[in-house]
Amino acid sequence: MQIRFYNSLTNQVEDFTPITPGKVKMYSCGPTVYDFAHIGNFRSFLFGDLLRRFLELAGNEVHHVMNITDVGHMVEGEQDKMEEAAERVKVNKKSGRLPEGAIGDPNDPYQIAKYYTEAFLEDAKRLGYKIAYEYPQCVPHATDHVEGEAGMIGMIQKLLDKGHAYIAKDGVVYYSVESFPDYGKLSGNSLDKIQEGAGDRVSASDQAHKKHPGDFMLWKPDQHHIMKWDSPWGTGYPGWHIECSVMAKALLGADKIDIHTGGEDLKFPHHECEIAQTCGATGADTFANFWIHARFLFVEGKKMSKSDGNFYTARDVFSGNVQVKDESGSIVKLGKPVSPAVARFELIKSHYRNNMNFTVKGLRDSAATIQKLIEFRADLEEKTGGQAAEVDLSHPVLNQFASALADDLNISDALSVMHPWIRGPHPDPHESLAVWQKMNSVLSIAPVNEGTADAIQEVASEQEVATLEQAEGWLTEMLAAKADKDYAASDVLREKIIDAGFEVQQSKEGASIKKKL
RNA sequence: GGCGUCGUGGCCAAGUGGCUAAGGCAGCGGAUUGCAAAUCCGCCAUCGCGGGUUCGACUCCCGCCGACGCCUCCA
Repeated sequence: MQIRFYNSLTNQVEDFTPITPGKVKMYSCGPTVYDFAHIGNFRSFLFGDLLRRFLELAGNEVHHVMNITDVGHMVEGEQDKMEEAAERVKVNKKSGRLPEGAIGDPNDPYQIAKYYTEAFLEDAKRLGYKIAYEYPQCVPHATDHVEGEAGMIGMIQKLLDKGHAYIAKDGVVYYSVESFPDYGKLSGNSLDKIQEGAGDRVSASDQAHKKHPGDFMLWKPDQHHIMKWDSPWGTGYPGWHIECSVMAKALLGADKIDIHTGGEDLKFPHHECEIAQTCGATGADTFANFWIHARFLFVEGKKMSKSDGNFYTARDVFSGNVQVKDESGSIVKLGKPVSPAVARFELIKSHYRNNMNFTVKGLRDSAATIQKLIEFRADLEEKTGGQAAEVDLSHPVLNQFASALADDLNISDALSVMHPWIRGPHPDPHESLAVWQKMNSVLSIAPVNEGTADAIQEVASEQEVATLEQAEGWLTEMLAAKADKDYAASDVLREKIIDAGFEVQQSKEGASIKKKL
């Protein structure tokens, strides 16, 4: 099975072959931990997860690394992100939006970062993001990689030694883009085409001391910054791009890696700068062979933004705090909790190179699909006692499924193999269970995280258990009423069960209730 | 202005130079049901617009229209 991916470096679909056969080294740009991660972040992260899980299904050993950005890099207005976060945290604590005692001292950036890192990992685990289970060994913190020869300071020194960086009059260490002929190769922005300040985000004072407007900061001496480290260029903090170059090299143990992923917005400048830094420092001709970018997520057809009221964190979705305008234009809240499996499926079910549209309707569709899959799986489990046969990719259905994914991660095509197969027939449930487990090792939706050592269990709360018991009681009463042909009473009871969030399923084999997702 | 991605049924979304244009959701018809739900069976598109290449294009080329992203905080 030839694997092919769209490579942003060449803007075409190319055959993928790992540098070392059977072993894939991949790096994903991870979250900043000054706030809860939103579903757009997770769309990008879960794309990386899908990629990784597919490569594993295809027989590769995947070494996946993703960073946690916890350095409070500068933002406009001379305020750093940790300072900004500190103020937000204080407000949220006051208003009760953050749990009591969540962050003891909001003025301590390490406490803020720790809190949001834990929140991120928790969300990521619930969404079946495999790498979250590999914390901390594959999920490094930027703040742990500032110092030392193998750290950011070491790489900056190397760049200075090799003439790729210079110290400007204001003491800031800049990367000289003119020293790196390939700068612009990834984004297609050649130096003469980069319109200075076209994005309107560059302040004149920052530009004053650069040799070229495209030069970017590697180290900024600044005593006032909250997070600061001593360096040969003064106490201060590192530039944004350097952390990924350093951590990829340090944790993956190679100058050249197979795959680097991130959101499409990171292509320029972030990834362009990473390439310049890594290749400049190591002398290697490439950093990653494949650069793969996920497109943005939209919510109800629009770019997610706080002011449009369509900005959701993962936890907003889990709790059902998601709203939509109905036909008359009034706002309707979804209001009911969304299972992590449903959220995951919603976020992975469309191709990574398309803008995916996150909608309440989509969420409902996904819930129906997950419900079906859970029942399908439960049925196989029951028939087999959980004993799966041995299957590999030569199995025709699995082969089609994997081949679809091998074609630039064509998830839609893979799902179009899955759906009719689920519908049956399944003469050998042991074999079907095995096939499903393989499929689910990639999809990770029923259940979430099948195949990982410590798959997270969605534990039902006491209240949920109580509700279930009550509903089961109603079901018994309902069946009794039906037996007495008291249909009015039976219908009332059925309504009660449905209102409690269950589905009543009746067939020749009997009646049962299922929690409705 | 520069660099890219994209435009397929009510919605989501694959795909191919020519065989019946996947799959899912919704809808419709039927089976089942006390009535429903779930389930099962069946039905449901000529591919943004205009040219060109070709025996033949939705698929290749050109133009146009439209959507979206990036161009130094952003997944």
